[in-house]
Amino acid sequence: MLDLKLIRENSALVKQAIANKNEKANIDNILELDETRRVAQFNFDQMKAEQNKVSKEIGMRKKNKEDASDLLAKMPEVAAKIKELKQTLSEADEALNEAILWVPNLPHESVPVGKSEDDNQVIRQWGEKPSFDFQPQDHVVIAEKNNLLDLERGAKLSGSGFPVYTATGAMLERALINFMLDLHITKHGYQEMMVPTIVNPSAMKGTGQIPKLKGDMYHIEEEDMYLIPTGEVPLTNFYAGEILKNKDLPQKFVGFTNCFRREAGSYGKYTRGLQRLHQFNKVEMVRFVKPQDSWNILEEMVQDAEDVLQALGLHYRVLKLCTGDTSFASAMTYDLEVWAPGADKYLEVSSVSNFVDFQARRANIRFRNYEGKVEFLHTLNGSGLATPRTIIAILENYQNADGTFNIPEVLKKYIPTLN
RNA sequence: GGAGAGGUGGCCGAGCGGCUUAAGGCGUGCGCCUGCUAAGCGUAUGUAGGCUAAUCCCCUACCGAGGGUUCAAAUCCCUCCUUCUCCGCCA
Repeated sequence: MLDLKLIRENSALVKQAIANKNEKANIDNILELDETRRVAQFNFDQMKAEQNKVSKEIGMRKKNKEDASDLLAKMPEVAAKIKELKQTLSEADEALNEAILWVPNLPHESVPVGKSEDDNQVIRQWGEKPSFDFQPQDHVVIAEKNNLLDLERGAKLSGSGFPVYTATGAMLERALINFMLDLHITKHGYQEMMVPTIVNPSAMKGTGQIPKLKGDMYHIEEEDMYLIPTGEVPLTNFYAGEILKNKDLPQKFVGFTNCFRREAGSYGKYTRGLQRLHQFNKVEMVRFVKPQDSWNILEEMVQDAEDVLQALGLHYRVLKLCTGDTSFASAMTYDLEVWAPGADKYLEVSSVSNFVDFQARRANIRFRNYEGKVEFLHTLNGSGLATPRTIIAILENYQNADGTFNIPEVLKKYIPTLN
């Protein structure tokens, strides 16, 4: 969330930023709620100070065996008044806290203003589109010919969007996950984490999925818990509510998790094969850094994700998202899009974001700086990578005329039947 | 799921209705002293909100979370979360 002081003192700027992000948070309402809350706080503090003073006096008199009945007589009224003020205060608090959760992060000033994905900027490309002397097939066809997927039986078990990876398909998926984890651990220095896939509402609030994206997630009613839409949630909330030591920063986590998304309302979008799933696998990178470092780290993380695609030999491009396409909690986001010759388009396989102190404020993650003062830290995350579309790209880029495909060199040692 | 014992400041740990503005210790910062080091002495040392020129003072909240009793709650009562031990169930 945003600093209330910032909203108070720069409301025009905040309003403009919200408009640029295609969001609709009501800043005037928040300013009113803030004012109401501060008045309530003031009234409560005053009355409470009075009560503390008199209560102390009563204690003194009783200790000295003096009569305190005159004070005692008027105190129930004060206590009742305090109860009332406390109620008013907590209502004001609640209203403000609820409202501010709907305010998105401010986009960084360098983020291009734009309405939709059409306004995103291509920053750079790597490699080039492969050429084929035959008509390249789409990944579903290749998967079928090589017994890699069983989408129908997945649908039988769960529904559409829940693929079964079969035989070499399963091994390829596992190989890819292990390869990516190993790369980030050994080459980029991340610490591996294995985290829960089901989290509580407070974690979801911490990273910004709640309240805005509540409907996009699977909810377990019995326990009031959520299936994570991304490893970002448990990894970032790992330090929720804590004050880290200066020497504990920076920290870099990488973790493999299943991800679950309801994808409600995405009917009509391109969903063939592995393109858009309810359950998929992802290796996620999360960083906790000092505020002054986060913009450099963002660039570094994009490179970490790019390394995966480069090692796999897949042509891709890097996009800087415009304000309208930058997610609720992010200040700046780069997307990596890999080329899929069968589908004849670029597919998003990674999203790398700097949240600055937005998530840290929500999740209350702070650190003691070198002066010993407590400060919110900055969080970043990036996919490194999501597997389904990476698999699509591998199959389609490495396909042969006879319908078979080659395994990228770096994955071979992870496939048991090849060793 | 059942029974019992806990959850206090950076850490250990006392307190179990008002003398706690949370004892004491450890750690840490600063100062003094000591011709090094160690020890010693003094002093400071939480987070958040308000007030303010101010990281001074002052006021308020916070002793796992939320309610309640009381003039007054770390302390009493209730609910929940969580840790440990034992039992049950179980991959």
